Amino acid sequence: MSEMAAGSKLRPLEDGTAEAPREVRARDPERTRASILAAATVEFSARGFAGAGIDAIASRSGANRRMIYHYFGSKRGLWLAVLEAAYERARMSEVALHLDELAPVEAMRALVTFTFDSFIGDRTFINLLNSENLHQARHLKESARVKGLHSPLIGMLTAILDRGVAAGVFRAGVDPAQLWISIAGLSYFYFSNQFTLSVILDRNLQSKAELDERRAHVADLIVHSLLA
Amino acid sequence: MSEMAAGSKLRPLEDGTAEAPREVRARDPERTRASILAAATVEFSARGFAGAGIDAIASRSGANRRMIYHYFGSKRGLWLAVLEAAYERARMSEVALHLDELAPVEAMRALVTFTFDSFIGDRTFINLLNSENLHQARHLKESARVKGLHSPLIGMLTAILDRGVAAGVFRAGVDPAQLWISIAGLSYFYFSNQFTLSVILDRNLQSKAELDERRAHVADLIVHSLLA
Amino acid sequence: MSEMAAGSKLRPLEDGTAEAPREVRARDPERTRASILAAATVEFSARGFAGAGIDAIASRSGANRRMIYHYFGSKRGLWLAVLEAAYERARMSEVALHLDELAPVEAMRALVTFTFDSFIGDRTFINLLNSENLHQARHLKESARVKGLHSPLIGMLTAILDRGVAAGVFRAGVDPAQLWISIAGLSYFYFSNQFTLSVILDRNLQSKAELDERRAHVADLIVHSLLA
Amino acid sequence: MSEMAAGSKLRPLEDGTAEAPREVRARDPERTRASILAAATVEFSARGFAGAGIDAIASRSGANRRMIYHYFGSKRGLWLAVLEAAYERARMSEVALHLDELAPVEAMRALVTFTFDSFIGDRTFINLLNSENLHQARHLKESARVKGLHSPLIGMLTAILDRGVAAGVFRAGVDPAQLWISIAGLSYFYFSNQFTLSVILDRNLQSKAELDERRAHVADLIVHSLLA
DNA sequence: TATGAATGAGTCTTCATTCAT
DNA sequence: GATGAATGAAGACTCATTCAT
Repeated sequence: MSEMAAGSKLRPLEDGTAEAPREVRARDPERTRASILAAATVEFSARGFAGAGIDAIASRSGANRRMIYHYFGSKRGLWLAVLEAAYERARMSEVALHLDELAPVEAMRALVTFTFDSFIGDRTFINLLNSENLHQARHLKESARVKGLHSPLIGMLTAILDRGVAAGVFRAGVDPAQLWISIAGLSYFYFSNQFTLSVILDRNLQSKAELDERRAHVADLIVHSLLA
Repeated sequence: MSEMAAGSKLRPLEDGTAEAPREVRARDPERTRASILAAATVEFSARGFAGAGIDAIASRSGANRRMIYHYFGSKRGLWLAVLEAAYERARMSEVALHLDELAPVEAMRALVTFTFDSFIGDRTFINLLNSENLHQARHLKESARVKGLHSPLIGMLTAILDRGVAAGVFRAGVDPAQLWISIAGLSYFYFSNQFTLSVILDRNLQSKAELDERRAHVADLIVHSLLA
Repeated sequence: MSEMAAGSKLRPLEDGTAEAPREVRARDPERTRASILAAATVEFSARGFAGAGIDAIASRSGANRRMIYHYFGSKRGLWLAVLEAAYERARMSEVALHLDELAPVEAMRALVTFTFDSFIGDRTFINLLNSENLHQARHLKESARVKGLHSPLIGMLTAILDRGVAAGVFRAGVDPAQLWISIAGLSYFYFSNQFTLSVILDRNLQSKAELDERRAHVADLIVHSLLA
Repeated sequence: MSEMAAGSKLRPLEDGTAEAPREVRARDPERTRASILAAATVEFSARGFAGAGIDAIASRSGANRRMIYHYFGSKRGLWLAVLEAAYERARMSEVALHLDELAPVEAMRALVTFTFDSFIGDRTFINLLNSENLHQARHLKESARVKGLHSPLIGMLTAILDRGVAAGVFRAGVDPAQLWISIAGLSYFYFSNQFTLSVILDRNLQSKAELDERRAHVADLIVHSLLA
């Protein structure tokens, strides 16, 4: 009730001081767009597509509600833009990974560890993906930017597997795409479902000790599963 | 988990039992409650917590909108009831699994396969869990019925691992709880994210061929990772 | 207070000013806000806070229901705005009273009479105050606009009493604030409770004759009570 | 008025006697009715007619919601019963007042003081009256029990005035009914509006000191106004 | 580019009341 | 006498979106 301010004054009534009478909020399209996108990422991630509100996004971004429609056309358009940006961030961090100089087993371990650690501390991508899958990828399907943009990790996995098989340390016949899904899933599920799992298992899966244990378990599991 | 499809039909109406003619709107609390729960399971699963509407649930269930509040108190109360029921169905199907008579490797393969297959054809549990994790298990935390109700599969895994180690076919030192998370995650992620993955990988992950390939990959991966 | 009757008519269509033809639904925030406030004053006064409905207010004002939330944030925000406006109208009519040139006794009689007459014909202020007191002034307490805004009549009373005591016609030692409460209460109770009193006493307290009798009684009572 | 103590006990669960194991809630029509009435008095007084809810009253009284309709027919019927009971309690405490043996001035002072004190500590009657007046005494008008049941204080006032005039201490020509309204109003307004007045005057009108001051002021005012 | 005003359908929830037992 | 089940209308409030400036 404290913020009631019963219409005492809605409009700030920015009383026209002499110097900058008109430019209350600078006109910077690039920045406006980016701030909306950032705010939308937070809101969509935290509340899902249906749970997030245009108003909340607008006020979080500091921009006018109408600007969202100006730049993104609709709530769904904004959602798609958020999703695409999230994919691009993820892919961008993946391509920065260099494993060529490591031996196959160490390279594999590094890749698994990198994947695991990428989920720590930020549920944004997980939440967006889960929401989009709830909607059966309806939006993503229509994205020219993302369609078929599979992870660079698959290429890396192919190389590592080849080198491992050639060196006689890895068994042959493992499909890199399946393996990628497995590596991702081993970490993804742990983080995606960490809250319900923590209740069910009566453990705090976010603690440092649990994270360390899980990371080691996942890396061990993958490596052992590949040994010749 | 697979046989969830409860409430897919509005008012079963199949009651033509001999005894009672049944008036148009029977006074049958048990049935009313169940039909609401079934309808809510469908709606919540299909649209998430925020996306599902009380009105849609009411009209799908054939019950009055007010009855939802009569029986479940609130949307959140209804959500929790749906979630608890889903857990109970899942656990119930798991305890029906008997692996004692299989050799360790076959038992492990059967358990993995069972888990994988439990997700086929029904996304209900996955969607509910993802939604609940979006809300950080806020509701589940307060459920006396589910708290600490971990999967019976963990106990089975412990037994299988022990037998395998004793028989010299499995390596020692694998934590059953971690292994359970891994087995679940290997399948869960595939199904949970199948729509976005299908777009990204440009494959139809729901096809029979893909399912067969994935099932085999997951079982192989787990078994290989455990071999001594 | 007496001229409150604002908003008794839906949409004051009297604007036939020459300049603008005025579209069907003009975009005129000032006017929209004012029409909502007027409609709310009528509804709140007639039915109390709980009894009044947002829908009724909206349709009486001719504005969209959503506009109420746009301008006033909530039902309580609207209530507070209505209350504040009522206080301001009351205070404004009081300050227009000039008693300096009258002898103490006549001035006192005029002040009492003015107070009494201010309640005739419009229960708005009484009903709002009673409702707000039912809620223990919960809203008013947080009004910066009204807090401590006591009646200008108290100042006038102080002056009249002083003059009267100096002239030897009034006894000393009468507290102006207490006296103000008394003068207000003598009239307020009569009007506030006129319906139940009319039933109990089996008289029509709204009739001209009764009003005249009461006005005289109150003025006499106050004046006699102050005589030296 | 002060000893109303309506609804002081919620749900009298004291029955744990051995004999009647089945009759969880004993069938005691008298008691059920009384507990509903008490609960309704509290709720109606605290929230007004529109603000009070049948459910809240039912659960406060410990009785079934349906019982309210059984005993009182409707919400309005219940309201009227509450109102009538309040009037009867008030009148009953008034008739207990004996002033015949006091000198006119002391008797008058006692009557005023009694009236003032009757409002301390319990707003029930005030709130009910204000609500009923908001509805223009719509219910009371149809009460055979209350119609024309004016206060016994009026008769007492007549006697005191007569004795005072005869003794030469009171002026003649004061109408007892008007005087009664004045005496009531002087106290009623102070208590009825104590919350808004406290805000406006920036004083705590409920404090002991303020009450004492007001009581004295009111008694003085009445007595002075009557002196010959 | 940017913004507040405006909207109608929608949200969850509670209302007073009646029915069947 | 007493109770839980059931109801349709209404409650306050929010939704994504478009209009006018």
